[in-house]
Amino acid sequence: MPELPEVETVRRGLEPAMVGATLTEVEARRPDLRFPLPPDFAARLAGRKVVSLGRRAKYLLADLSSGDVLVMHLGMTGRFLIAAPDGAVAAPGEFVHEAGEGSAGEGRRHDHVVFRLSNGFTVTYNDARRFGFMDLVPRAGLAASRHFRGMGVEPLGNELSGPLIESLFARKAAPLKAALLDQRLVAGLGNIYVSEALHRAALAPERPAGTLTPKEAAALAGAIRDVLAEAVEAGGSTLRDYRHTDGSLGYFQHCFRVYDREGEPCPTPGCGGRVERLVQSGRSTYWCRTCQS
DNA sequence: ACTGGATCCTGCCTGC
DNA sequence: TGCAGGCAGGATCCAG
Repeated sequence: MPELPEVETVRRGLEPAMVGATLTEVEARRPDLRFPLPPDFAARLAGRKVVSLGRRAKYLLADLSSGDVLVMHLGMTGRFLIAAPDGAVAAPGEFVHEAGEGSAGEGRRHDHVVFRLSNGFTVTYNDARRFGFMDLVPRAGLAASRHFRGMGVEPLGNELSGPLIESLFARKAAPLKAALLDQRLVAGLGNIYVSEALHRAALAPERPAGTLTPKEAAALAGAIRDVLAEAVEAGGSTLRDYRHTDGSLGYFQHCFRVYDREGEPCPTPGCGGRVERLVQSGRSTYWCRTCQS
């Protein structure tokens, strides 16, 4: 599942193929993603240059020469496949075997949007569950747009701190798990990294968010920052040249300490507990009751 | 105002 | 072997 680190890895992977290039042709094969593509989507993109490729929380932002920003969200299963001018294919941040699947842009199952670029690259958006979406927003209106209005703090930015967590969570009865998933407070964490951050901070997922002490809030801010930064680094280390498409690591699962590890020993040195699974708001949380409180 | 639950979608896994 | 059913999850909408 693409959360912030995965999106950042995808951004870095797409950068060399897209930034500075002009979109010569855009094909919207399925306009019915999570939200319908805007009218004239392809026409508003064609002929435009990609000036830069940024990220906010789990959103990718392609700044275009037209003044529009192409806003992209990967949802659950969204991924990009890059076909280099020489025909090699790769997915940034997630390496998949392409044998028998055809090359990018030639009608693979669930290929929904195809970008052809002036540098010879083809970038294809593929999304089995269609939870992802794309939108076009004038740059001047980006912050006020429906995607970003009310969005919380960027967890890898400088603002995230113990005192900020304290004030955001003050008087909240909701469990920490729910508060951390709320994109209006901190934007970019998903189900996986919430479990990971709470474990690192030694905080129980059911603790009411408003009960954090200053020390605990500082530990949580540090844990969030650390777990995301480490995952971004792990993702970066998996980015390779487009010609190398073997290796199927998936999304850095090797670095999860508790997520999807029910029944395994708690990885905290000297703890001796076991990882348990708990369902909160219909979502799995993984934690250790021995060292998290 | 806040909170939790249902919803969208499809692939994968489990159990009969 | 095949099929039904459950599960996964981000954002949004809805109900209590």
